[in-house]
Amino acid sequence: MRSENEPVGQEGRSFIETARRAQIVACAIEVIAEVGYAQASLALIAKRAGISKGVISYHFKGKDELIQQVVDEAFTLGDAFTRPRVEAQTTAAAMLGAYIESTVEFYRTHRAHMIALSDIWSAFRHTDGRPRLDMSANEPEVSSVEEILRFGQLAGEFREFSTRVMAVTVKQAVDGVFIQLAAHPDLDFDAYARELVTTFDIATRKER
Amino acid sequence: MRSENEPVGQEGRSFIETARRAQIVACAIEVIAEVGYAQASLALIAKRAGISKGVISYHFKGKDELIQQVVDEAFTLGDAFTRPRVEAQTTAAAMLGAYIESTVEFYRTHRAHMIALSDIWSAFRHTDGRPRLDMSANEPEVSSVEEILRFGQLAGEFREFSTRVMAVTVKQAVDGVFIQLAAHPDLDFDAYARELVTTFDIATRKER
DNA sequence: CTATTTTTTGACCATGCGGTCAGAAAATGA
DNA sequence: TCATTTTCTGACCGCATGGTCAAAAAATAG
Repeated sequence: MRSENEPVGQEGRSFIETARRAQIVACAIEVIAEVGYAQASLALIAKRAGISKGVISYHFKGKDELIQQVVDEAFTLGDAFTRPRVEAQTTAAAMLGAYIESTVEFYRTHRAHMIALSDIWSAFRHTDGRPRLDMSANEPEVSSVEEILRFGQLAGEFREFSTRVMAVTVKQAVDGVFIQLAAHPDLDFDAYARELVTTFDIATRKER
Repeated sequence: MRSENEPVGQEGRSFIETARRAQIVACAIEVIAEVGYAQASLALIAKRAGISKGVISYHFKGKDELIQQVVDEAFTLGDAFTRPRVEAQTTAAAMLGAYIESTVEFYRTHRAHMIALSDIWSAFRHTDGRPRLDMSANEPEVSSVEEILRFGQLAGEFREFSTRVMAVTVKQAVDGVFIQLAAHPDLDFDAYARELVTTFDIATRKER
């Protein structure tokens, strides 16, 4: 039996183990996105994968580890997508714009991941009821936005404002795409992103 | 047995029934806010109220009706608080500011309600897994913001932008208070609200 | 081919859930 | 006071869940 988070000892994971874990995580994302975390039982995920329920327990310590993998994958993919696009910019305004546009773009191309993530966010709890994912899980992303904002103020590009409040607001604005997405599946992501970029450009810049 | 949503026939609800329903709803809000919707069993809610579990089934058709009552109360209270404050304003800018400030103020004074509501929002599902509260439940509030924005554009106060995107962004910005709230329980709501008011004033106004 | 290890199966378990119900207790009314 | 209705209790039910396990099957190695 494997099922450790880190492959122990010399050997890594077997080929089968790696493939199964990836398959199970992928199926978990699909199922959670479709029926919600609360309804996404191990039995249902196993059925989707065409395997027996016990296989999940064999490859993962428990449901918790599986869900954590789903979360990790979403964050890792998202960061890998947006970070280089932001870092390619030179001005703070361009960085902020790139952050907004690339994040929205990521949401568009990874709907299932993000729907699953947002559902897990509020439903994934410790046994005593405390949330497993709270504000601190969001912190890195908010902080990276805040960094851009501070840089902009220092460089004289941006006016004075609370970088904290503005960072949270930007993050929330980008997340707001979902609200529209649920109601209008054919939402024009590009147009939406452009509106946001313009709005926050105006809201942050110094010029009068 | 009562347990209809509307009191049927001539008679309304008895004194006891009214009091019990209110008590149970209040306890449900507390428990959900503390341990989350998923952990908030009827048994736990009953225990909090100091009554037997069967009493809840006696006064409510089922858990669904109870949760719906919680949701209704939160919306009703919120609307009753913000609406008059917005309608007291004359300019669109003032209305938008009043909306932001009064909503944040409501959140501050009704933390348990709002925490419970946001948790229910994502966990409250039909038996087949479809969300019971989707974007459409938020629509009235977003629409009322959109109305303010359209009025501002018509009156020449506001620049051109998608009223839809801006309305959703404002709503999300206000909701963002929670993210801070979880990490900083001693958050300065007033300062936060003032930052938002300034930001969206700049983001929407026409003057150059 | 045979022996050993890895992987999978499907039945099984304990737990906690929402909901039900017969009967006790309390309130009400004549 | 006594009869009737309302309200409440606590045991109980069926069900779905996450998790376990002995044994079968498949892969791997000698």
